[in-house]
Amino acid sequence: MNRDAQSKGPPRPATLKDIATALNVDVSTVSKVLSGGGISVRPETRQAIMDEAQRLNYRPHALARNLRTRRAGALGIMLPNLTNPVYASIVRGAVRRADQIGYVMLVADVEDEASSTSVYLKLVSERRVDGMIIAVSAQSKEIIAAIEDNPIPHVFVNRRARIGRSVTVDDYAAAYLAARTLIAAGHSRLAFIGDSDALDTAQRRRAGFLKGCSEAGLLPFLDVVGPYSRRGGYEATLKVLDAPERPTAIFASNLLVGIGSVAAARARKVLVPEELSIITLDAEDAEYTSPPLTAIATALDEMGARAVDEVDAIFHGREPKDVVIESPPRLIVRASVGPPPKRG
Amino acid sequence: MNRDAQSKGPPRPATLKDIATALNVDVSTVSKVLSGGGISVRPETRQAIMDEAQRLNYRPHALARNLRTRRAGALGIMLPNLTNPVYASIVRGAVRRADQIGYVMLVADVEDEASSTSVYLKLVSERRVDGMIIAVSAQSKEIIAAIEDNPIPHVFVNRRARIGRSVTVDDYAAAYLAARTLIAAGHSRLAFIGDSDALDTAQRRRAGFLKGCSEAGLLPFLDVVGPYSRRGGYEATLKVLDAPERPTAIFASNLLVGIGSVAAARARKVLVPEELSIITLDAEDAEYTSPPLTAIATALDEMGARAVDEVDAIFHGREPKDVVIESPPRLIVRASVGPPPKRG
DNA sequence: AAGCGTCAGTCAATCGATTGCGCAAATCCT
DNA sequence: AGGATTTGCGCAATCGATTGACTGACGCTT
Repeated sequence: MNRDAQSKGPPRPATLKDIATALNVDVSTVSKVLSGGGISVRPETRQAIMDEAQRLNYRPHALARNLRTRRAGALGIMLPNLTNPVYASIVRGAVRRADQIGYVMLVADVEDEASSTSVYLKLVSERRVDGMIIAVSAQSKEIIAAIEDNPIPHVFVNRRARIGRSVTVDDYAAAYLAARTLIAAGHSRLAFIGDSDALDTAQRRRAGFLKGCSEAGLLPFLDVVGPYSRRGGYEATLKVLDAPERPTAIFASNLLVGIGSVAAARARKVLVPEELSIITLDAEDAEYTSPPLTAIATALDEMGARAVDEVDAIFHGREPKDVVIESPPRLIVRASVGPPPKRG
Repeated sequence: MNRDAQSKGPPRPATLKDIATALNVDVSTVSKVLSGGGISVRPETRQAIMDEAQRLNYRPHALARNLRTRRAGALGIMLPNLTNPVYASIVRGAVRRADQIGYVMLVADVEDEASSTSVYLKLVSERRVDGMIIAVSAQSKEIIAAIEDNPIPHVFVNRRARIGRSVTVDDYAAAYLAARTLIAAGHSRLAFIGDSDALDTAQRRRAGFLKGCSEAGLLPFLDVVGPYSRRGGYEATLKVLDAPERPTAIFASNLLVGIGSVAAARARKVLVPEELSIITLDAEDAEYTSPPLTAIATALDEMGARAVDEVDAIFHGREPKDVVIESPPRLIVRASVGPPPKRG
């Protein structure tokens, strides 16, 4: 329908030149008209160009344009595991915002730190992207060196790093709210399930929770480290349940940990919330656990979206800054928090 | 460290020309040496070029190369929702395989059919990708037209479509196995929770389950349609529980549905598996429900990976074909299936 | 010594667009 | 009317690489 009738070969996509020769004008004229660049042309020439472009179904060749303009029109995002719902949400937010503001998004799910480095180099030093969003930890010397050697607009998301800026949610406030919620329900023997302090999110959550506790004069509590995974939460919860003076409430400081936590309670036939209250972070998945988890929701998708905005801003020369997502953590009351059991 | 000492400007990435002028050879020579192309050069010239490339930390500019070679070195994948673990697994498999065989992956999470079309057009007609993996349904005339108008190597994944080839797992066999499992446990009043027949996966699962039932002479059973979501599974399960002659076992023909299903049973205080058995599809998440779900695992990540292989094969001129992942569905026994309750 | 083949590279076109500069014709100003 | 300015558009370089055709020097053959 939109092909030249005479062309025999496979329908080659139209180029500026096709339009130009068809109309006996210069390709530069066509280019200037089509990309809205400041040029004065007679209305009829302009119209003819627009019409022909339409007729040939012209689309600019992104690579050619990008080569010339030194703008890839693409961003990259690196993360450790797409099947982790936390990352899935972040990526989703990022991908959608990228689309909205005219970028395409290159996603790399990287196994380990070594492949992080090679992926970073591949995307950046081959100049496929205008900026990077990094959701893997930047601990290794290698990756830091790679970033410093190949500078490009970049932010860390859900992580703070010694190098470069970051976009995070207010983990401290979220954890603080979790503590307040448990305390308000009457609990005083609390357990915190976190991750290693190598994860800065874990640090901030721990600090926020501690703050909430200490404000209520509840300094001593159980602090268990299970990695942020379902299994980690499961096993950490077993430890909590086996503790002398068993805590009556748990803050599972990550969604997966929360899911592991309920599973462990159930496996031990500990009733939630009758015998044990559990509060966790994040949401959606948490609505369909048994029982549904009371949680502190943070705006993960917004975090992804803001990361894109920040990288774009840096690309356009604005000063990099650390951003903490404004929308405050909010409590979503479901069924996993109740008053502590009578005797203790 | 790897920069020219004399250059004052910002460290501009090295180009072929930099190497060529430094060594007083032609850029074409450098290109041929570096990309291994057939050319004869003296060993010392070759070595000098390699050394200089190393010293300047030369990396080919992907866009320039791609422009010339008419190969984008990128694939695209379109899907409806990254936070759905089924898609997350598929995408993860695809992204990793793409990386292995030298592509980068452009991910688009598309809200609706209209944006599917625009995303497809953006990626394909601007020639950013060599091939597309499509995990959204191709029902709408619009998207079909877009695909036919802008042909490019593509496969549908986890979906069959009237247009183009597909990569799927053996949903029929998986569902059949689910039926056999429930029947082997002693159940005879079975419920199937599926989705609309507009989803071809739902069709095949329904057919496979039916086959398993009818082989055991169990024709009549309950067939409920909840969309493939946690909520869909939850509500469909409530309907099943309210049915006269309540079924003793449910096949939740999608992971999210399974998760919704256990949640609904718990909400109604129906014990799983004592009063109701549940079997579902897919895995990982299912391990930490309460109780853990017995499931039929299908190789979602492998499906994503194979989709990449297929697109790559088509791109290299091999004949497109439909592929069904070979690794057979396997039963993962956990805790949600038991014998039917005594009276009924 | 003329002819031929090989070696080691070079030349130049090309991929598809963008963009600063230049220039003839048209229009404006006084 | 004649110079100044504006209008409308073309020229050519450029982004960074790839690739087929070509060439000058050298060695070998007969």
